[in-house]
Amino acid sequence: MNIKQVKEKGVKLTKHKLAILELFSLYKHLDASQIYNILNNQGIHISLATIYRVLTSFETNAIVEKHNFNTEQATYELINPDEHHDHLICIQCHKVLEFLNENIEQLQKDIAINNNFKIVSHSLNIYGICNDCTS
Amino acid sequence: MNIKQVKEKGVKLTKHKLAILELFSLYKHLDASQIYNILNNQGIHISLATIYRVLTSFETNAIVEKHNFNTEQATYELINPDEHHDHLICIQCHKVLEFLNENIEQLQKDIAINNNFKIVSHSLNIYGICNDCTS
DNA sequence: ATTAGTGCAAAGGCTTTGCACGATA
DNA sequence: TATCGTGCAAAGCCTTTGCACTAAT
Repeated sequence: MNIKQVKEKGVKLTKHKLAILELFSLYKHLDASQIYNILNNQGIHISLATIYRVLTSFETNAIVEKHNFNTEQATYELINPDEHHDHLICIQCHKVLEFLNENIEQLQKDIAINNNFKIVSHSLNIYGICNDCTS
Repeated sequence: MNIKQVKEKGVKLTKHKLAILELFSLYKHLDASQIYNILNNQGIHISLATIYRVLTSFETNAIVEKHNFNTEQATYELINPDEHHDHLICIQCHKVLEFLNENIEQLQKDIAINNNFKIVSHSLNIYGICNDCTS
């Protein structure tokens, strides 16, 4: 999801929205307070209220996806319309890795069919210890 | 996880803990306020504070598992040490269906190995519309 | 001028905690 | 009696919202 694609959705882009979009291209996975801290450290004055309003608007317009990893705060990430992925989350350093597995995707579709269930979305999160934290 | 198994973990069982355990065998997936409402409707006076204390203790002792489905409240379910399963969650009636797929389990292990990642736990949630809500 | 965005402070909702009371051993 | 469990109310934390002010068109 780049700026052009966002504009095509008819979403007006303020300076704050642009700044947040830019952050996502750098950091990929962010929560509201991280956005708050990074931007304010850059000298960009923005309130948490505005950040939540932007994130909610982005979520409504399918620009970002909201994740409830096993943390207190919600984590957000840019949606790439051409690609879906799932997550490996390190429970020590909270790093988030991404992976894609077509077999799993297909198996989920089979499971839904077997249960007469219409899939709207799914989330597969694997929690554990990443390579950097193993040593 | 039955009462005997809980006792073997060295967890002392009060009346309230027993009542909550019993609820889980009936309802499988419960949040704190549901437990509160059901028990108090049964004439069992219990406070939300106690419920949260019991649930936290159960979680610490691997008696229940805490799920963050895409709802505001956490959902809890009894752990069955001999069986793991994942969830189909209806976004309309909030019913929770369970499924188990060994292929997916194995694929996750492969993914973890490929990423030098040590799995501690995982959660696979499929959100959508269940059969009852389709009509 | 009209509309949309923003900050601040307050409020909301779930969850946790301090403290005093009650139950249990 | 000493310990543990409990209720109540208050506090905590993330998130949302009301309101007045500012920026943009």
